[in-house]
Amino acid sequence: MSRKTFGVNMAKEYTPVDEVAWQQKWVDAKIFESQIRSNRPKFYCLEMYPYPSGKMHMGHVRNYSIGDAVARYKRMMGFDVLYPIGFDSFGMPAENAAKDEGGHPYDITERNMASITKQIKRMGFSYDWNRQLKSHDPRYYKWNQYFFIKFFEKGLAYREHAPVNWCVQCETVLANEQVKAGRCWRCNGPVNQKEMNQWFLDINQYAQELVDGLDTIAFPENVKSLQRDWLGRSEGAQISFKVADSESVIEVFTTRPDTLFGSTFVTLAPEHPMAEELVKGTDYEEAWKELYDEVSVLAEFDRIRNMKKKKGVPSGRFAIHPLTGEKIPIWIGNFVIASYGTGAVMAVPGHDERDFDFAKKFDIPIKRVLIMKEDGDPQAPLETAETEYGWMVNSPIEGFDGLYGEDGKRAITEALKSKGLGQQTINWKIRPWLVSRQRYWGTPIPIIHCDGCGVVPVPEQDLPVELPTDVEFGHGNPLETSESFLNVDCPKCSQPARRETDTMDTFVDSSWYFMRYTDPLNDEICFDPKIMNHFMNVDFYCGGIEHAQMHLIYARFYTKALRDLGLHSNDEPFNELLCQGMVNAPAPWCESCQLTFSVAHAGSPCPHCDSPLTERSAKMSKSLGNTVSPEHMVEKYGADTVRLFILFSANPTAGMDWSDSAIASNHRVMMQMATMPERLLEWSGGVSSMDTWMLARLKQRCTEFQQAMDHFDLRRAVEISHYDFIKDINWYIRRGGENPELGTKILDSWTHLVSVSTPHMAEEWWQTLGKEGLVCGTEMPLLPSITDEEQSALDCETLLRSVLDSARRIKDVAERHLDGPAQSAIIVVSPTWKRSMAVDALNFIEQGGSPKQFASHVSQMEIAQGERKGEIIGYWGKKMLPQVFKWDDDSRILIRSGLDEVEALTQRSSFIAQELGLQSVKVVLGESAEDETGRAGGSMPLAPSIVYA
RNA sequence: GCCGGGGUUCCCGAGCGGUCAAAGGGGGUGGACUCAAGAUCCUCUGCGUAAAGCUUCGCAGGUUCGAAUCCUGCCCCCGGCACCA
Repeated sequence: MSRKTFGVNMAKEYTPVDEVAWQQKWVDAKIFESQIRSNRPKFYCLEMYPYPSGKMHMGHVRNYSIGDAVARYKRMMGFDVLYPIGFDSFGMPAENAAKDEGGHPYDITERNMASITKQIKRMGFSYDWNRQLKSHDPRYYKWNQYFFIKFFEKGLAYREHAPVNWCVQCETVLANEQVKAGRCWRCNGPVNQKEMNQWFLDINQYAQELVDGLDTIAFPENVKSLQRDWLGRSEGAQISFKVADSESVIEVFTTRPDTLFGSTFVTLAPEHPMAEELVKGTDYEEAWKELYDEVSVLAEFDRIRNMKKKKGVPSGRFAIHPLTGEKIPIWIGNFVIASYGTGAVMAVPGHDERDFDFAKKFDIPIKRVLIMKEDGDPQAPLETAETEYGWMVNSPIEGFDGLYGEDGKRAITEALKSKGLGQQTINWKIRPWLVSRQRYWGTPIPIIHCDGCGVVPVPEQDLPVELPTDVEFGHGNPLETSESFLNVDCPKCSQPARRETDTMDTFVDSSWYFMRYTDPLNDEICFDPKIMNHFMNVDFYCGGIEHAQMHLIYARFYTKALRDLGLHSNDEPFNELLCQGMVNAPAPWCESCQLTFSVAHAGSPCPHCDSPLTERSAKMSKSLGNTVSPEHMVEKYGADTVRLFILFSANPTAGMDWSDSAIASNHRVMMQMATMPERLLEWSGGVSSMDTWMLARLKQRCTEFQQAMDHFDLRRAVEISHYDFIKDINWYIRRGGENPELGTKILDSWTHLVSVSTPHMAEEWWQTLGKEGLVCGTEMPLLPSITDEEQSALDCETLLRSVLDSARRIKDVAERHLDGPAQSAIIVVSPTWKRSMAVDALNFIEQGGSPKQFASHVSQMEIAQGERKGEIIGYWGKKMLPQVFKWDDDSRILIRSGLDEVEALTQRSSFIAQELGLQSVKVVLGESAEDETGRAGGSMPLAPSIVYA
């Protein structure tokens, strides 16, 4: 009999060309347009909307392939899916292009959007394109301005003259989050400190809620950790040190009030306003000025690096210790950061490393006020700062010695509180969000500066404040060059006034776009709260880890802030976040230098050390030149193949290695898959006993698929739909199944599973099946659960396959012991006493019995009463005991079921003979009259011995 | 230094108390088919043996009848934060 498995002589090439036609049919049928239907659960699937560069890259393709599979799955399961797309279309690249090459950012952006849109559409993602939004559309940014005015009225938005981060190359200020290692996150250029009038959003008002909210949402641990770090909550005390002979008070923040008695000096940041005040006109002024000048010109990054070298100047003044009344010197030190806490610290050299270094250098007394062991010596000198929690000692005031850690902190804080010189407080690392940018291509800040009235918000009815077109791109803020924009009458007093020329950080745009998607065409209001509340929160949000702290904090903040404006009632925007892994590709790599090089070096020796280069996977990037163009891949293999490859080659969150051979092999799978409907529809056999098995398998696979998808385990889902299914069908055919009715049934369900990752091919299938409409617009009918009969069919085949497996494994070895090829085999099923021992043991242990105790049970067994006692007990301990725990649930059920292994295998013996290339296969019960092999000893329930002859 | 995430067989990666010598893929190997190549299908891919046994999931211990999986300590890698008071 010939094997009629699939894959031989493929009748049909899988052609990517048809994909575009199917995409058009989807559009015509409007099946991806979101609806709100009664009695349907909603599902909001979202990807981070892209910046419209001209080209789609693999990162986009991966991101959207993941999101699209989820959206399609949920749609197929009967959800009202909202799956929108748009463009984060404000931002500097377009403005820089305008500056460098001429043209207008608007035209450049629109052109890029058109081109990337085409490429995205070619992938066949199931977006509701009607909802497309773009940040640079006045209909959208009008609402940025609306919110800004509301925030301004509430005091959440404010203007302040403050030192800010200035990027020299981008000619604009940056938020703290946008400064990475002292450099601009976008251009990597140097960042300086500059004093300017700038707009801020007071995100700190929401800091606590932002921390607490993290416990309520399914974000990956690393993202939560990143956000907690960035928010930087730290509990401690604010303590007031009065300045001797002065009315001034220095406020310090500390997390260690328990060390207060060890404070032997106070240190101010050089920029601390009191520093100048204290030294003014004294001998110390010059030294302070020097330190100030040195420190303040440095970018924060360089400054922190220089902090290792402790520098300081005395102020010549003294502070009063709040509890002891002692006079302690006030110093000015380079290691204190003006912007953190209060910009001043109480220095405790005995129990803080920095203070210790400083005190050593300037010969300031070091006091021990904690001991690290309860019985430690309170007089022991301090060789280094002992910074751990300890027991308080040497307190000049009664009632503190002996207190440990938190108790000490509490006691000191209480004491301070009663004197009105301190209180418990929480300090945050996050600082108000600096939102103004001195650039053109962003949302104009809707503010008018009037000489008489001051800062006046643009009245609501005048919104949007649109970007003018009569601007020049050169140096500085282009908006400053538009007279028509600049000159405006004050809305309050009607006198000539001047418009604010700063625009908003583009992260403002991305902070609420997902809300706008729910009601994107509304011009009356930012979104109808009813619709918005229906679709929000986002159920599944997929994007890159690089947005873990900026976008994802700002968006959470905006959601809460807009909620408090009464615009909706959601606390958190995103229920579940998935950060997809990087797309990597091979790049030249030098093992000895540990360096990756551009593909230009492939085949050449290492430019540094001359040793030969090997290859290593590295993130696809322009600079390495190891990018792969999605466009070319789609052209060559079709969108379905690219999607299949991307989903199958790694879990969504794992890094993924691009491989030319792997995508080629996925394409082969697609070609094979393409032939499936014809092949199954060609079946012409009748009903067979294998039909029950196949049907059961179909049900099983559908269930597994759903479980995988529900956990966003897309790799596993694709594996089931595109790999495991073929194996199952091959097995069915191999076992003689060829029932056309069943073939149709399989295809009915299978097409749905296939449509999740390779939707175009699924439509081809659907058509071949002669079905109405489009599979992508059809819900998947759920199959009934597996019946007992079906379960037993599954079990018998499982037994068969496991017997075949072990028979194959042994065969070669056996034949070495025989004189030639094996002619026949005897399958020796385990004797009945083994099965009853197994059943008893399973029952015993499942009722909570310990395996050790079961041994006495074994010795009670009938078979163990005679001379075989030792053998039986030994068998239990050595063989059965470990095996009892190895059987999975299905096997346990099977063992208890009374399945007759002899019968099941006898029925299948001719198939076994055929598979093993034997003339005959006989099945006998071990230790029975038929068993002449004497080889039943090694047998186990479900694992018979096989004796070749 | 602190906070997160990791270290699995030739490679990539799943597993996270017994179904584990450990999924899946890649690579390698042998075979079927073919005039041939490609494609496809099947076998093998820790040592070992007529099924045993042994060794293996970063290292060293521990808990357990049983550990890749749980606990303790250590080493290393990645990401973030960082004289943050």
